[in-house]
Amino acid sequence: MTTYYGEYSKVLVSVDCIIFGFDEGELKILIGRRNMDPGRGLWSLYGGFVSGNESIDDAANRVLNQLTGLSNIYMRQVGAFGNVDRDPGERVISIAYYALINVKDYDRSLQEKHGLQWISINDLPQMYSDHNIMVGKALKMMRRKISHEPISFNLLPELFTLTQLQKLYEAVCGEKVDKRNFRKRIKDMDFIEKTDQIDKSSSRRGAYLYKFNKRAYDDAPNFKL
Amino acid sequence: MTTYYGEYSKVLVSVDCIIFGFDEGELKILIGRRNMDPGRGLWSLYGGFVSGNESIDDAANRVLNQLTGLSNIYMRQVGAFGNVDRDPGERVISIAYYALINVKDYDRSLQEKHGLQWISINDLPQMYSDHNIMVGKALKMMRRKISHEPISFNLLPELFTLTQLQKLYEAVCGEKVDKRNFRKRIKDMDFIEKTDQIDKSSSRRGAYLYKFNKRAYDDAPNFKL
DNA sequence: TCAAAAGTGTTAGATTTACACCCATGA
DNA sequence: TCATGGGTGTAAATCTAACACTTTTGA
Repeated sequence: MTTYYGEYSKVLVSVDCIIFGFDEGELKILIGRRNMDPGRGLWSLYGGFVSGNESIDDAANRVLNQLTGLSNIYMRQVGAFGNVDRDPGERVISIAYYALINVKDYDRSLQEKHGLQWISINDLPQMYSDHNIMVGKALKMMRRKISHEPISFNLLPELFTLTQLQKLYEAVCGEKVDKRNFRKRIKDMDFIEKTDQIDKSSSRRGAYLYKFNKRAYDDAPNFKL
Repeated sequence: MTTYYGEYSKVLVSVDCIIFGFDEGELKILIGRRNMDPGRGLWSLYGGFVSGNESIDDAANRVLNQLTGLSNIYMRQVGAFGNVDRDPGERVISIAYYALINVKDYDRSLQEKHGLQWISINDLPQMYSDHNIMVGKALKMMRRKISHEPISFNLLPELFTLTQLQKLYEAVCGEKVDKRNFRKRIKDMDFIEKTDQIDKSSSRRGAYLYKFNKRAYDDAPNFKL
């Protein structure tokens, strides 16, 4: 192999995943206890090293798939974290990604296998290395994005009630929303379609189920919640 | 040295800088012809490799300093670019940064030394590798940020007229702004202070010069342009 | 005296917010 | 029959957008 760039130093590159889920009215992330040295036993994001023949996005997808069994997970890059001493073991530059999954789709056996837990973002422990900073940045980016792009649907089942959707926004943004105003805005979004199905699981009366119509969104892709 | 992480593959990591400047009423970036193989002679961002004992932010600062002679340049990370074949020479993961500088502060001799040119963002050539994508993302991020945070001042001299500031916003966001509405909004921002100095260089009548008061901003750090 | 940029307020329309009651149902 | 969550409209306040003329001064 021709080396064009002489002897510049090479470093380990990893990806770390902030996996968001919406459960019990709270926004949570999936974290576990680190099972290698250094830092064994500390709370940590789940991650993995980028191998020589995969892109960083591929690496993130691979890690997410290992962890959840799911493919085509909605995922966005948070950024690169590269302080020299960020990892006490060895120099590692890490690229953080956040992902949104529907908790109900998530395979419980994999959760146990990896020893992971859903922890509310309001109740996060101190984590390994700079992982708290990664989560902070991911959350900030996701909050901004969820108000302008239809990504909330990745956190919900395919069919959802307006109350569920509202609770989700409240959990993500950390503030209550007026029910009537919220529904008014949803009505203006033609890409959130009312179905004729009714969910009776959370009230006696039952609530209409809605779904996201991607095609309709692509035609008129603008909103502000 | 203890190796904790076994034999995962290591890769070259570089930083690439998108240096924005405001000149002749246009938003421009500083690019040059690549002076190494592969891709010699192609238009390219200026970059450099991250060395073993510096953080990625330090690397970006070093590269920016080499290029401009300036320190403490306003700079933000755009993100990591890590397709396997993004660099035809060898696997390189690159972290893009954008920076804002005042063109007038910029040392012309360094510009010539590095063979760089200011090119309007409306008139960008095809560039090496994924550099056009980096610029696109940087621009998008910077546009969003400039409407909510006082970063425009990094592109202007310490003292500036409201017309200059307005032209800057127009150049960055790519759309005209109503002069009276613009000035009304500026008046509401207590951290943009009118001085008693007058600039006569661009009109017979002269225009008041303003300056950014960081301290006042930190007290009341909110606006939306 | 005139060209060229600086500076200045008002009003209509649109958007946002606050707010309270009836409905349907199963237990 | 009642407790629970589902569903609905209006009015005041705020914000946004459109718009045109006077001022100053050097050439």
